Amino acid sequence: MSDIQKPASRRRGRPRSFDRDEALDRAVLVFWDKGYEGASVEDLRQAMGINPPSLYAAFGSKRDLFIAAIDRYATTYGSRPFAAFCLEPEVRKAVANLFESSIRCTTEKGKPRGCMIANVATVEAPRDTEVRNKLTGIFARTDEAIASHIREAQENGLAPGVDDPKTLANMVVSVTHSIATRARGGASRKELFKLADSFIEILFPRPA
Amino acid sequence: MSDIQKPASRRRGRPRSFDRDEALDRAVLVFWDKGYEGASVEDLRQAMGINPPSLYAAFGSKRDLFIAAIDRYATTYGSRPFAAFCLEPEVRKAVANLFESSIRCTTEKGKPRGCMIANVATVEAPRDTEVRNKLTGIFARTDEAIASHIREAQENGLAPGVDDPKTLANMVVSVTHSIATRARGGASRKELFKLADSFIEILFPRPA
DNA sequence: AGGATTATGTAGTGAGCGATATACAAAAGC
DNA sequence: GCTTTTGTATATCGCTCACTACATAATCCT
Repeated sequence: MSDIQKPASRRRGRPRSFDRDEALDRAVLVFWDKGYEGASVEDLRQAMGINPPSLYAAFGSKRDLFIAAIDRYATTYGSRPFAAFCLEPEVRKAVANLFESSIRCTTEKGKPRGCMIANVATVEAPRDTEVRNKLTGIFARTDEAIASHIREAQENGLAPGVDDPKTLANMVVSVTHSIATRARGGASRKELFKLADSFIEILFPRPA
Repeated sequence: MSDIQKPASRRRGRPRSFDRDEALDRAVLVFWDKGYEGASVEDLRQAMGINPPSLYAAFGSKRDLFIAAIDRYATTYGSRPFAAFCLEPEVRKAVANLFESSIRCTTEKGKPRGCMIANVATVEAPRDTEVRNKLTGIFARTDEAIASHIREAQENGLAPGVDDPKTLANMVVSVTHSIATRARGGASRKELFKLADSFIEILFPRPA
């Protein structure tokens, strides 16, 4: 129930004056910056450039808008690091790309720091079943996507000491959680790259 | 300005009817559970068992109370994993203890899930300089404490060939960030132990 | 004892919250 | 052109927010 929309065909009546996804993108930035409770409907409405009735007609409620924003974030900003990962066939390079993209995404100038999912949505998870289920799903899917890509590339060399792609994927995703946490806390890109490099070296040691 | 207190000597006037640290402990649980913005002063005062004027006289404001709660959490729940770490001289076992304690602390029954610092305070960091500075300090001190313990152990020959203690400490703390994030998101203890074990094996491979 | 000082409980304060009622505007169907 | 349908704008709604004024109670100091 995160959207209120008519069937595919042309609707009668006055057409909507704003683009739904564009407004949602603005809402993402507000939630990402201020958190769920910290973002007021007035903040959201102003950023989205619409009035309360339009907001409620299009998204239902503040909470429903938040749920929609989580999905939107997942398919935009959140998917970037995993795209960077999947484009590179060699595992070590792919993971390096994933970390680099994570660092850039969580410390981008003009954008809120950290990750809207790992930092913001996670705080609300214990008190909202739908948020929690959404997070579980997102985490599981990214874990699985990474694991399967690793599985494909296995002949290129797995991490030594790691026999199971799923296990390696879990560790890789874990590093991104720390990147998000540290970035939100104020860590510099330099610190984060150093951390990421350390993990790369541990997970995929260069043949000495 | 996180406390409003008289000098050490006995104070005049009507004595306080509640224990400050005890009330602070109750406030910690509320912030930990609901987040900063999600916790109302009404929630807090009810959990603390006092009335608003007493709360404001003792802690100044909701924000000041939150700052005090961060410190309180750091010296109570937050210090447990690092105590477990420092009590064990052998590095691999010490890190295993740290992870285990982290997992227990972030998934304890009857307590909020996750870590009040890594999950909750971190969300507020970008918008509150004092919170951010406090986090930076806490992260730096725990990193350093772990690094120095590793350094000690290295001299006693209790650590395998790890290059730089500071780097290793950073990675170890990073794993706890992911534990907190996943715990808050709903991960089970079993999943978390599996993750922790994977990292132990990678960071301290058993002599094959 | 009596004044000074500090804490407490009652009962609020204005401001802002999330959400809506209502009236008007703009499109489609007939 | 008229009706129907839907979106927008204004002006709120009742409620909760963080916070406090005030009178009373309990202690210290002289």
